[in-house]
Amino acid sequence: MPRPYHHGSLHGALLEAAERILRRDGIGALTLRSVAREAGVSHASPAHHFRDFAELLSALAAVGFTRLRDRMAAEAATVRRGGGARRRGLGRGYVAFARENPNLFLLMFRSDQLDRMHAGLVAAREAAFALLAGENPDTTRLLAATARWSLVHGLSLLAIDGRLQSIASRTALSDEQILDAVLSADAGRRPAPAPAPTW
Amino acid sequence: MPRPYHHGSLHGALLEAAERILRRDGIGALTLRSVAREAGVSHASPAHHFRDFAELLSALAAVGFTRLRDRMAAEAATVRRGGGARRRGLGRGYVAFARENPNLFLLMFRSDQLDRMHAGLVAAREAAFALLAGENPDTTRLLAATARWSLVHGLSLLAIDGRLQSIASRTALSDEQILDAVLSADAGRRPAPAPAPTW
DNA sequence: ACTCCAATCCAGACAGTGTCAGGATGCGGA
DNA sequence: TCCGCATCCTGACACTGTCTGGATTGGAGT
Repeated sequence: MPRPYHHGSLHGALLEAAERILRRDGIGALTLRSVAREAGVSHASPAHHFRDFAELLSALAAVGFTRLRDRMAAEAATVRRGGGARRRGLGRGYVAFARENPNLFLLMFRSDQLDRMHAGLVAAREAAFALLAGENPDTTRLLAATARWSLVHGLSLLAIDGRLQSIASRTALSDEQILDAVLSADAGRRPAPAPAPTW
Repeated sequence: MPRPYHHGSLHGALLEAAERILRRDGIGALTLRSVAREAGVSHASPAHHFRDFAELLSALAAVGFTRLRDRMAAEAATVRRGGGARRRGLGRGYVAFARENPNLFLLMFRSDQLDRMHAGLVAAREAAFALLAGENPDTTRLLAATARWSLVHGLSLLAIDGRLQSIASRTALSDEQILDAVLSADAGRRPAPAPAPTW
């Protein structure tokens, strides 16, 4: 029984195919035509569901950000006490997501090829950031969340590139221990007091 | 007077041409053929100086890392007192380099398309990192340097993507003030004590 | 129930990419 | 002087993303 001429839900199928390729063959193999092949349609069909290849990638990145948010929330939910422990859990979830989905993570932050104005992408990214900053954050909270995001993001990149392990090999610690040490040091400190406006 | 058949020093000329394109037209315009055109040679000539296009990009990234190191050193040299002020200077230099050379900075950290085993690249990168970690760093110093690198790297990405400004727009601070606040908070704190090995 | 129309999908073509093969050129050592 | 070989060029190949034009079909309106 052959596949019907009209796929029915090609939009989602293309995203799933793209993620499958990303996970199986890496970023280098992720092309518009390979996605179409993986989904079993002609190479021009995606144009009816995504204006650009950049739009397809941006939609995939948006999926990644919602998953990142979920992963952080799940990890934070494992701790009972709030405050520093919860923040450390969020950070651990961030890095865990990056290590579990390295290719997707890299795709999410590759500035070129992505449409940075893509509506779903910016929404999903802000939602993820909001998890670190809390609701209606004031300046101090926003600063602290920014520093935390920067820290875990940089750590994730180091971990993905294997540079964390190369650092660990020079010490008596495993990369996991380094992660915990850095995250604990960050979660335990107080954010910097906001400088007074200059006007 | 036409250009002689043999260029003489095409290796360096290609790197300069690539950086010119990167600065003028962005990462999307940086292709092997465009570099060859910019240098005024045929599209197959670069193959005699760079095995791959990835090798050319890696060599360019290596140049970027030495410049990054120089930029950090220059900024740190402007402060008289050592310790926290110097570390803050290094971080400021890091972010400054990223903002002054956004495309080159993004190229340096684009994991795909780059040959991560490229000898010159890893050497230049480690040299830059060594500036943050100091000479013969012990575990504690290495951890602190890792955290610092992560922080300033994440901050640089936020700054380049304009997300730092979008955060600043929600506060009463300029992005410069946010940068200084985060960097000061980081430079002032003590690194986490290294956990004891588990064996 | 019938008709159409618009959404969906396909086949083909186009310029541009990185890489490889084969021939031209000329510099430097013998 | 002469000749090897690094350097450079032209041409080709299999890809890529995007565009055009035609085939198919589900579903809304009559």
